[in-house]
Order: sequence, then C-alpha cells, then structure tokens
Amino acid sequence: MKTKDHILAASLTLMNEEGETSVSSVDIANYLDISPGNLYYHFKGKDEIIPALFDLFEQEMQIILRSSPQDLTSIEDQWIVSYIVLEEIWDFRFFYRNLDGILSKYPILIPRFKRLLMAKRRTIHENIDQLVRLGVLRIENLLKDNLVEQILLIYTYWLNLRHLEDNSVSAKTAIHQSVFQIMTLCVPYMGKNGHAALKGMKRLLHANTVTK
Amino acid sequence: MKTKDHILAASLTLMNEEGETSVSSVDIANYLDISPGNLYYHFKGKDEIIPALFDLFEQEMQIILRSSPQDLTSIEDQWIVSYIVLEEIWDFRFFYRNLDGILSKYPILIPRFKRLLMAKRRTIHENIDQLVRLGVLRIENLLKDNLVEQILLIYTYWLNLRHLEDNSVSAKTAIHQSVFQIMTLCVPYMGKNGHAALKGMKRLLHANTVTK
DNA sequence: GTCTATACGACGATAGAC
DNA sequence: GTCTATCGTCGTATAGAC
Repeated sequence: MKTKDHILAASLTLMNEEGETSVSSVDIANYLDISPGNLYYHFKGKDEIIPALFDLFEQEMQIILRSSPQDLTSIEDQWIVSYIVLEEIWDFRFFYRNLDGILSKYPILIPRFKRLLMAKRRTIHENIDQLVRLGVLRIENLLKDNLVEQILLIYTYWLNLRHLEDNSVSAKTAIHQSVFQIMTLCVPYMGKNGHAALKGMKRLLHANTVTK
Repeated sequence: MKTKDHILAASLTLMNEEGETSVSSVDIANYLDISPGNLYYHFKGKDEIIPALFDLFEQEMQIILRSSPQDLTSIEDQWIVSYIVLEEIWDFRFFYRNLDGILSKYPILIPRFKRLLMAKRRTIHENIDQLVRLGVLRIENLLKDNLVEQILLIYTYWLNLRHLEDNSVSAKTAIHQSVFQIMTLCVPYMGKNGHAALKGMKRLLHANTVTK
C-alpha cells in the first residue's frame, strides 16, 4: 500500500469520525506521521482527496446497484441488497452526514451524486417490481412510487437520524434497524402473508435488541 | 426592530441561502452595512448567534407541537399540522441541512435538539392515535411505531433530499410533496376509504404539478 | 451603540533542501 | 518521495476613539 492509499484511508477514517469540515490537511498528515508538504505532493489538498474518496464510493456502489434484480428469487435476497447498500453508505458516512455542505464545497460532485441517487431509485424500483412478480407484494402504482421514495429516504438519511439520537450507535444496530424499517414499510402490501412476516420481524427485532 | 434583531434576521437569511459554514461574522456585518466590531458588541460571534436562532426555532416549534391533537377533529386538520411543522422547518432549514456539523460545533444544542425530536415523535404518535379514534385509520401497534418513525424521517430530511435533487425547488412545492408523502403512507391503513383518499390525492398532486 | 484599526490563529499552499 | 520553512488568506476577536 502506497502513501497515496494511506492518505485516502486516513482521510476516510478521520472524516467519518469527526466530520469533513473539522478535518484539515494538517490533521491528516499528523495522523499518518508525515509532513503537510508530503501530503500536498500526492494530493493538492482536500479538493483532490474528497473527489478521490467519492471515486471509491461511486465505484463500489455502482457494482452493488448493477447486480440484476432478476437474480434475486427470494424475498430474503431483497433485504440482503438493502444491507449491502447501507453498509457501503456507512463506510462513507462522512459524506452523508453533510451532503449539502460537501456538494456546495465540491460542486464537481453534484452531477455524480445525482446520478447515484437516480441509480438507487431505479434499483429500488426494479427490486419492488421483482417482488411483485414473485407474488410477494401487491401494490398500486402511485403507492409503489411512494414506497420507492420512502426507501430512498431511508437509505440516504436513516443512519444520520440514528446517529443524531445516539452517537455511539453501532453500525450493526443502525443498519439492522434501517432494513427493519424498510421491511415493515412493505408489510401492508404483503396481503395475508403480511401477518406472518410481521411476526417474524418481531422475533428478529427482539433478538437484535437483546444481543445489541 | 433593534440591531440585535436585524443581526438575527440577516444571519438566518444568509445561512438558509449559503449554509452555516460559509457565512462568517464579517459576512453578516457586511450584509447589514455595519462594522464587525458592532456585531461583536451584540453577539460574541456565531457562537452566540446560532443558539439565539435556535431559541426562536425551538420556541415556535414547541407552540406548534403543544397544540392538542384532541382539537383536530377532521383528517384535514392533521395534514395542516404537517404543513405548519414543515413550514417552520423550512424557515430554519440551514439548521437541518447540516445537523451533524452544527450540533458538534455547538454542543450546547444537542440535548435541546434531541428534546425537540422527542416532542415531534410524541406529537406524531398522538395525532395518529387521534386518527384511529376518529375511525379514519386502523393500524397494528408495531406498524404504527414504524409509521411514526417514517413520518419523523420525512419531517427531518425530506426537504433536504428535494433540495439536493433540485436546488431551486420552491418552499411551497417541497412542503406540499412532503405532506403528500405522509398522506400516502397512511393510505394502506384507511381501509375501504383508502381508494377514495388516493384518488383525491392524485387530483391534488396533479393540480400542484400544473401550478408549480 | 457604532466605528476603525489591528492582533491572533488556523488552514491552505508552495519553494527549496535532502 | 519526503522533509522543513515559510507565506498568504481568511475568520475570529478585542482595544480604543467617537
């Protein structure tokens, strides 16, 4: 692993911990025990580091989102997609903690973030359609659009809200709760299977509460 | 209106427009055509301005949230509460745009914000209970908790998300869409009235899209 | 209450030696 | 590639005159 990679890894760690605005180039250099001059040799300040971190995030997220929903033949597979998406967001949570600030500070990222948002929306939509095809869900079109937007909202901000209410919440717990929230949103459209699903969720929730 | 009030009003305007982090004490002074020294006579920098703005927000929000849900005897009244809450949040949107950053920069606000969040949660809960009493909604307990959290998420972050996707979106449109999301979330629990409500919403949505 | 002037510190950024 | 040293900019904050 080269210095360049070390810088990226350290930046990600520090910014996830303390927020993008409170981490300066010097902080990153100190953390790595290198000089600010050295850091500037590799990246011309945060203006180059942030987009480089976004590259990593975008790349991995695109891989996740491109996995075809047709391959997901069970309802459990669908929840697993949510887990993976949320884990990826967790890994780059500094970004989501201050979306507005980061995008106006690094405008180059605006179109790229919007594209990612659209990709997420499309994937959610396709996954729900797949659940309909599998006979798991029955849902009217307008309500489906609403459900998609709500899941997108959960993806984007749920981890933030949990962190605000309890800043020591673990990744595992926060992500689990997000997925649970998504699953529960689907219950009304599961027909008579909804009740069984709901009971299963209650058990799951209980198990998670105890072990967390 | 005294200089002190002018400073608060200008701060709010500027920060809603450009974000808290990009507005300095000098910016505020320039905007008002007063000297930085004068500003510092009234407030010892942003460290005193931000909490003062939060005072205003907290005060108005508490009034809104304390209005008893028993007084809301029609379903329309409930949506109006949502409108009022969201308009208040819109007026202080700079705060919600970077919740994490502002709370870690002004930690004094953390317990106060958490209290406000709890108050919102309680009000939402009571309003849904009231809808149940009115016979408008039928909903199982676990699903009700889920619905409450989802509405809280909409209150807290929907305006942000809309702003990210379209930074020129008007207050009216963004707020209207938020309320529409909330209404739609309730449809599955409206029983046979759900379809009628849904049709009404579609008309409403169409009318709004055309006039926006 | 309001102004001018100025000091201080933090961060971003670069030059030049090794 | 990495270091030390240094500069410029900007935001915060205060002193003292009016």
